[in-house]
Amino acid sequence: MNKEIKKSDFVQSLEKGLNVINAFDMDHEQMTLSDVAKKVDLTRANARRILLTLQHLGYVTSLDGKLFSLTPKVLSLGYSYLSGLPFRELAQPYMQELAKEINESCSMSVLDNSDIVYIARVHTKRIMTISLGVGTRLPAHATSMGKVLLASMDPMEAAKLIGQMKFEELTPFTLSKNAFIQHLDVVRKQGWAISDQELEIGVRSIACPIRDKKGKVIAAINISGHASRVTLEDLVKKYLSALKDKVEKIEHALINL
Amino acid sequence: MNKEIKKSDFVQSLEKGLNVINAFDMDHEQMTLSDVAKKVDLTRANARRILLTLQHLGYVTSLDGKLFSLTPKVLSLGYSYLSGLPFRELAQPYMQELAKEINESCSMSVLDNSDIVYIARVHTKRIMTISLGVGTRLPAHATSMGKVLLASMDPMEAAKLIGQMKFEELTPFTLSKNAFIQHLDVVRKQGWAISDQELEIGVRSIACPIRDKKGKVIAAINISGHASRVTLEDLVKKYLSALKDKVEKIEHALINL
DNA sequence: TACTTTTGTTTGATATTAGAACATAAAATT
DNA sequence: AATTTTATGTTCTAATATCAAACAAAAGTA
Repeated sequence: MNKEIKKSDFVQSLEKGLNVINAFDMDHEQMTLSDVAKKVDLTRANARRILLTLQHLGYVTSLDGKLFSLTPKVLSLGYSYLSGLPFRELAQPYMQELAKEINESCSMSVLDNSDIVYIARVHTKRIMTISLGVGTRLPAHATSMGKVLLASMDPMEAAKLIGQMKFEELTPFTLSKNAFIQHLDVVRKQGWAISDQELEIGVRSIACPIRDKKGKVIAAINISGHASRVTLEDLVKKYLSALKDKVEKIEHALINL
Repeated sequence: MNKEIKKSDFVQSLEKGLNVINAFDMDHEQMTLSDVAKKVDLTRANARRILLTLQHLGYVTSLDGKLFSLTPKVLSLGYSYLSGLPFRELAQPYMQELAKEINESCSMSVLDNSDIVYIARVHTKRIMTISLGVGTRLPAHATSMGKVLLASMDPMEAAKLIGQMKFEELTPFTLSKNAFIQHLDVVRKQGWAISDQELEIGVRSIACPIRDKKGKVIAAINISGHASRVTLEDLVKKYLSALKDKVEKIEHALINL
């Protein structure tokens, strides 16, 4: 099914370079040339040339010539994309209000193949172990936002995408592919979706789509909280109306844009 | 002054590919192959190969095969960097409190050469002058955060960096290089800095550094507002203490990390 | 210290990629 | 509809990039 690409139309050095950038993460903030070579599966010679190139371009820095790390300049890459989403900035204040009112986290995401990708996030809790920040990817099939985003797609396209998805069973509550497909009809009708510990035990969330002035769904927004504080009933009886209210305000603000 | 790099240690296809990603921005959300070639100064053949490569890797998409645009996957690149800054997520709730309390914007940034780069931002106003989002770069010499960040550097290194900087006169209030250098001593002593319409007429801000447990400055945080609402006196008499209070809390939270 | 292992650098043969020129297709203009 | 203009796709040789392997330099270890 994957579109074939002619070998001569593929720039492998670019792929390798991007892989090197992605190789840096929380647990690999600093790496030597050899670390990178191992992690990205390159020869050391190749890893070296790529790192020197990235360093020369200012995406990577090295204090001592041994340990390399990314510079803030890599943000310019990711944020080339975000700057194309003006509604994101616009929605942020409303998301803050919402998070504050209900004292739970509020997030916005878009779909990228079988994952949702966070494009904005507001959390109120200080405890917050580690970061589901902007750019984080989660499997669409187990999240409330994934459900509303898939439900809003052209049914044919959605079916195709779902066909390729893996439906990993992340918790005992994660839906099977068949259950998911059936459930999607409900989501389409009601206009919102819930994930009840389908992604992770202890996490519940409810999501709505956000539409542009033409009615096209451009993102999803959700409220999520810990099951110990948030019952299923809370989600539907208390949070849904708050969420809908903010969505309405965001969509209204979107008209004058 | 620029470090020389041997030609054989530079991967030009990687540079070109990164330039292509950066070519997409708010005013160029969608581009044809030829648009890209023109903007990045590539041959069409080359632009084509790079776009097909990026598409194959999922960083770029094209609905019709003509117009290309970035996908959320490019966020993974920037996210590689942000995930290496755990203090960022940790500080966000405090920044939200601060922005809420004083009803003005609050931002966090780090230095990248002669620019500051936003790594977190909270704004309360809905009116939105539009997006100084994460990843935005501003010239360090005209910003309060740039001042505290430069003031916290090793003086030799700072001097070297300042020597290379251009000190563009963005408003009549922008400091000259000499005035800036002198002013930096004051900033070093007092531990905070102001920018009074030095970046843009009508914008005032005050900034403090944030230090890790070893006392090393890892970022700057500021409050900024419009001159019509925020006087210079407000900044020092009202906002400085609020800012310091949050910085203290953030630094305290940083200890248990 | 000397020995071993790991890491970084260089080199020359092979494979990939770029650019120029040309071919085709689509859009715009008449 | 025909013509012109512009954009896109293809091909082929020159220029680049890769690999493997040898070499050099550090960093560990005994």
